[in-house]
Amino acid sequence: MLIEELLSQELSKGLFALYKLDVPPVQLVFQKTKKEFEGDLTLVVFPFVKASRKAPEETALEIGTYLAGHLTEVSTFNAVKGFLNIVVSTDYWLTYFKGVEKQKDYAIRPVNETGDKVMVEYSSPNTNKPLHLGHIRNNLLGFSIAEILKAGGKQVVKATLVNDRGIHICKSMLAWKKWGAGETPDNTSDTACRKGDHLVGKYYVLFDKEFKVQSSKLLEQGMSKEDAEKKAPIILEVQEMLRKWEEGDPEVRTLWTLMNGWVYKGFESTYRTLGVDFDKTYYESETYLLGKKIIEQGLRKYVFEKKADHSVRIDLTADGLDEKVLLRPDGTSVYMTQDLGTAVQRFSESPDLNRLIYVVGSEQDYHFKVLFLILKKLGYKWAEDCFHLSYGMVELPEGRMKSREGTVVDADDLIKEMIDTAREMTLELGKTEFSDPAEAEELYRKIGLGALKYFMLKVDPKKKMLFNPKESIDLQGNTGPFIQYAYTRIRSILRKSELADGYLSWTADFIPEQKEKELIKLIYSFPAVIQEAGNSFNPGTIANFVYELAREYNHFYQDCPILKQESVSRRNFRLSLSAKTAEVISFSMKLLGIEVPERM
RNA sequence: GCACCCGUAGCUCAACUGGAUAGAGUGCAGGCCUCCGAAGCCUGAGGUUGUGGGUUCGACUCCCGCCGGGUGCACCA
Repeated sequence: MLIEELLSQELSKGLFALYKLDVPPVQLVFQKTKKEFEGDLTLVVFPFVKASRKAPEETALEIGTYLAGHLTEVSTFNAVKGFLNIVVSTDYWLTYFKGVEKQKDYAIRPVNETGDKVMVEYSSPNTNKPLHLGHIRNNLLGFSIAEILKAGGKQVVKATLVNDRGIHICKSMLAWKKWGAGETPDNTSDTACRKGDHLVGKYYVLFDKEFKVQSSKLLEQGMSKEDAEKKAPIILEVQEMLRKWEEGDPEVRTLWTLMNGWVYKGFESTYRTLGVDFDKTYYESETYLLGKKIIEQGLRKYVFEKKADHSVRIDLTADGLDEKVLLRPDGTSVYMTQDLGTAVQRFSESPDLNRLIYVVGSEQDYHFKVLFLILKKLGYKWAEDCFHLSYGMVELPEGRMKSREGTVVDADDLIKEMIDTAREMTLELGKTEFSDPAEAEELYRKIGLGALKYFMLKVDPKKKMLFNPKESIDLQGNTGPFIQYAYTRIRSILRKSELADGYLSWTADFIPEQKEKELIKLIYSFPAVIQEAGNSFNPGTIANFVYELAREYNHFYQDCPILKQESVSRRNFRLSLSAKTAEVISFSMKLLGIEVPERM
């Protein structure tokens, strides 16, 4: 049994015995003892001093005495002010370690086929331009959260909703039709455009340029800015194209299929290097009409209102929000309509779904607030199972990325730069022992991506983060490569030992040192860390944990001889502890989507 | 203007959800490779947690007011 549970139960009894206090064990929490005090777990006794009618320190001692008297797992304790520091017996830690050392998946909960099922929607790209830095954060977050939830025992469906239609998609199509001259990813002389998403992105930019030329010309002719932007010939043309698309015009549809195909191929390649994947891909072209039926139902229930201009709206002012349009006067649907539709679709498709997580930037906080509220008003009881995992923007030192100013950090470029940096760093450090160039490249990829992913995931998703392209991402200190390095050092030791061949036996004929105990405690806490990361939808929790583990191992490595340890039992214990640490590092990193190399 | 979010070492981030003397990394100053891998380890300086109040045994954390920054306020997605 977990030591916290043992303590809580006994404490619950103790509080009653001592002070006639009736507190259920779940309400009694112990926290980790701060480094500067002696002890493993700490109880804050302030809440009990009213009942004990004694000074905090005295109360702490009294409780400590009770716990030590009733639990052999408590070896000693001390009280500082209102804090009761409990020292857990080394026997408990060693027994725990013995119990899990050979159990590879000790930290995960097996997925229960009838248990919680959660869908994580992430990535959801537009098919008119390549992925950038912001998408990278989204992708890494979505993937990692999904993996963490899986490890926490949930059934997980990774989903993405591709924004494959609409006026913005038509823009690049029209530009290509006008000026493309048959350029394709295969025949292009522009090397960057061999990747289809970049090719399509180029035409999206061309459209925008022409649009600006035309609208400023109209502006000079004395037209208002608003009108100029509405009347530019190219805008009228693209609107016509969208109309044709919706009618199913074969020529437009063919072009659409062709160009989207290029984009998908490009995305696939980026996804592959990023290591993210999806169980289910939805296309907006197939879902954009969903939702109208729901609007009708809502009208019948008087949740929505049909206005004089024939638009359908919902008044949310009573909830502190605004009036929201759900159907235009001409009966066409809007973004919200569609999102209502897809949500309903997903829950009816899989009735066992009990969580739907949208990984979407914080710019859309309001949208999701409204969406969830409408679903609730429509009477869907699963509305409260919807969750917007809102993450902060990735900012540059100058502020937000702006395509107009050309400050958008392209995903593919960034990945390439990170791999280049890893290569340079490796060569600079003189780590050139890799004869096989393919193996070396594989290593640079692992390091470069490891640095990038760790950098983006260690930050709390809710917070915006800063990325400085000029100072490339660090490879030292609190970074991915730091953790990868700790891992490779362990692997190196294990290769030199006999552990690779199997289990080495040890008996606890020694008293573990503090550094050994710290490692066991971290290994012990890992399952709880996974749960917490899942509950708070925060991969940063895993990142912080694995960093601490690597750091703690480095301390241990620094002053505890392992292979040179003369006592065989202790040597084997240290090897086993090292092996377990490596395993936990590797698994933690996997939850972050980061690979660990065998050597670096 | 209204709504929401955010201000923590020079810089980038933590702080177990209200607990002890607010921790790491980086940068800076110094030290450690004849010893399991120095992408590592150790020491030092660096803070009135934007600011003023309030709540209480206790506040980076909760409440109110200011100051500064961001995002949203489409019949776009």
